[in-house]
Amino acid sequence: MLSGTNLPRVGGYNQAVVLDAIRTTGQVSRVELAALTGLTNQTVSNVVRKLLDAGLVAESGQAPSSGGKRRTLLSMRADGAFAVGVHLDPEAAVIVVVDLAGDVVGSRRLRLTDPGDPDDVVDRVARAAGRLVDRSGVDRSRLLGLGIAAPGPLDGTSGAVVSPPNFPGWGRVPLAGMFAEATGLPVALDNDATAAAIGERWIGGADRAGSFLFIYVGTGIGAGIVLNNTVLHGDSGNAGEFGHMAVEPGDRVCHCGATDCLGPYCSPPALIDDLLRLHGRAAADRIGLTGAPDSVHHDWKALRRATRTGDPAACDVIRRAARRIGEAARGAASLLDVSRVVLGGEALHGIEPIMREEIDAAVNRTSVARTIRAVTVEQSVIGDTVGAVGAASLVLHGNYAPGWRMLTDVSG
Amino acid sequence: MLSGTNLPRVGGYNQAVVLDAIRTTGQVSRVELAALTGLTNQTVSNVVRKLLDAGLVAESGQAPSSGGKRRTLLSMRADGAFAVGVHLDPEAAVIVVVDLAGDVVGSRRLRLTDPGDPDDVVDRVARAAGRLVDRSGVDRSRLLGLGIAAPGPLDGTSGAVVSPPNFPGWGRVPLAGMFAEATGLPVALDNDATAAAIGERWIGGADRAGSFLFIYVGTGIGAGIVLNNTVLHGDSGNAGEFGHMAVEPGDRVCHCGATDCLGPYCSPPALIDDLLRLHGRAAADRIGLTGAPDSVHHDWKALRRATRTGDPAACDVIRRAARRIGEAARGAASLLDVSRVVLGGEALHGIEPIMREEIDAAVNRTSVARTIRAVTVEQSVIGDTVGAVGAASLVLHGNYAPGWRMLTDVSG
DNA sequence: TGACTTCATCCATCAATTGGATTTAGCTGA
DNA sequence: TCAGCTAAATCCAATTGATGGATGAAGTCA
Repeated sequence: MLSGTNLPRVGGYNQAVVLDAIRTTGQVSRVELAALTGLTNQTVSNVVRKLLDAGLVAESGQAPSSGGKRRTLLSMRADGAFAVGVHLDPEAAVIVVVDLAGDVVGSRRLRLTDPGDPDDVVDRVARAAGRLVDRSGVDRSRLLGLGIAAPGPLDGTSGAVVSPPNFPGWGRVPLAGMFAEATGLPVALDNDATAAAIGERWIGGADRAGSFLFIYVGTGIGAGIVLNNTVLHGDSGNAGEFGHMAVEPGDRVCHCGATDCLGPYCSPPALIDDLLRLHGRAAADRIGLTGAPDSVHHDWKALRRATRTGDPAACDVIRRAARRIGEAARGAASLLDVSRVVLGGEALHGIEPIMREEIDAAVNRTSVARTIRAVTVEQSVIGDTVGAVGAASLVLHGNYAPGWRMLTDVSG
Repeated sequence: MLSGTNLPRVGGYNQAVVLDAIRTTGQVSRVELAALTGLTNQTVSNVVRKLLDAGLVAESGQAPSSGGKRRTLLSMRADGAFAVGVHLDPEAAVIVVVDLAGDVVGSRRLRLTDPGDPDDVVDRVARAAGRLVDRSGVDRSRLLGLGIAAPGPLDGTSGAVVSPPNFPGWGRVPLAGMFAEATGLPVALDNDATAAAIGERWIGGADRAGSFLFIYVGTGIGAGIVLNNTVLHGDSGNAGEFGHMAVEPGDRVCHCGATDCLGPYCSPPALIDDLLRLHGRAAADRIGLTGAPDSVHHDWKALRRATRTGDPAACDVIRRAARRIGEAARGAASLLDVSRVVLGGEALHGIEPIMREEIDAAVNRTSVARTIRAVTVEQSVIGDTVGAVGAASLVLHGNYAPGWRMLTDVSG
């Protein structure tokens, strides 16, 4: 059931609205804020004073006069708040410290030699995060919390991941609680694609306002959905699962038994296998693939490198996968009616042009796209660390993003 | 940019929250409302008084005492407000008058002998709607407006439909404005599937609270998306387009050039054609299909009737289509992470069991569905007139549904 | 009949926005 | 150079809406 609201929440909401407007525009005056938010000048003045007192924004200059008193420009104070972000991946954990402006003020990569034991992983990551915070010299009282981006399904209600792919031996692991205990910080948990989408929304300014579909290419493929500046979590916290979108069936079988799920056709092992089957050993040798089961990570990198340099066999394999992703993206974009698709993830390296081309062609084919509004396909404004930065943004977003949530449920 | 809010809107919002709670529960006391909405008893008391004064709710009995004073039960006053709903279809327009409780207090069906001229259609429908309102004896001062459910793409910003399918000669028709002028009422316009979903949300009570995906089977196939009690409109007002979801490709070509769009594989003409191709003339004769291009409506009815009586050829054709719809639904449900799928639309008659079976199997196959939460597949609680009732609900929803919209943008 | 419960409301208070008046600061032209 | 103008930002009183505690209303139970 929907909750009612009260005045303190309204105040918090309007503060968040103003903060959001300052963030997305970069620099604005109070009058402009009033126009943007629909609030009166007086209210904006009050709200801004609170934000100044809280150290979240600063007066950062003056605009040239337009006939009267010059406007004093306001901008985000980068050191107003910080958050730690952790992107957990089977191969390594990427840890970042991000300031309110979205800039990374500290980062490190922690190789997970033995990812089989959740307790050990949490312990090591938590300690590394603590050291990173110290080293970055951030004011601990301004550290809002820690965000985690984890692959695969999670149980949103309890803050647990459930059998994440490529984490052998991990069953149901209450990651959020474990990190909260290990660090003493408030913790937010989301899947990597959703976290990346929030990061994009948080950092991307006006270019990422409104609604978009984020397609995340990492260990697997996933999507993050932002609608009307609000992220979609879904009933169980698993919104954006992209791997079960239907595509042209082939001979790859999903865990779920279907032969038409997107996931199995664009996983790294599948693409390496494709290359061997379609283009033979010679092409694989030329590219530098071993084809051994334990060198998937290496081979996947080599395949992408070869794609970047234009190797025809590599490009062919990537393009086949990109086409299937395009089919899925077409369905998703037309279902959600978004006019923007954003691509990101660390595994996008080398394959962006082909991905972008195929997805662009697919999503712009529908009648709505052609007659009512086109769909733009862009790359992440954050880049490689979008997972970790997104994880940190979970915390910032949770604290300062205006939304429904602020009005109805403070706990969320 | 997001708008701020102010106190009157907060008041309206809390009123809507309380009204929504009364509506979804059917009958509740003030204390229960306080618990449900998180508001204080005092506030609920105040809000309820306003709703009583406005004639939107009524005291409708008393609950047995639980040790103290008996609670006075509140329920929606059905005659508190009314809305007209029009479902525009190439074959006929269905017009209904709906009260605040969602009951149909008047309805009629208007055959569109010559749907080629938008002006004529609007004129005839508007006059018929006026007569229906008079005949239903509703207090005109309590008539909130007129909702239109139209097929196909629309331009949400201007309230126009754009080349709706099967309306020959209709280009870009500003339906909303035309109906507003013809009736003098506030007008809401949405596509049929979205309208049906809102109707379901409005009328379905607790069973349709939260989030769900509505699959609408009418002239074409479409979806309506309700997330956190709020309908998704999308950037251009076309959210829920289901016809371009990717499915197993065959030899049917979509307008967009693809052979893997769902739409062409489950349109009535395609299914009739399927039956002829796969099961031959004999089966068609048995079922009563003519196969002539101008008797699609008749043939489609016959095919569904035959399916209901268990004709194997008919069932086979329907099942093939249902499987493809299931593929698309699986992707949509896992992308949105909804735990409920609702089926409706006037063309569902006769084919519900097969549709439900196939869709249920498909959406419950994914890992999230199996390990975290199952997906229930249900039929519309409204039934055949879900399009028209949904159209009327657009108006009721727009006036009384609590949401984001009430807090940020009064115009929307 | 009296003690206890629960429902519902009254009253003073608090928090937040609003509208109008006022102050601050810069521009412009005689 | 100074008065007149314009625009930005703030001050102040009023209004609206939720809150917490106290009070009244209606029933139950021993």
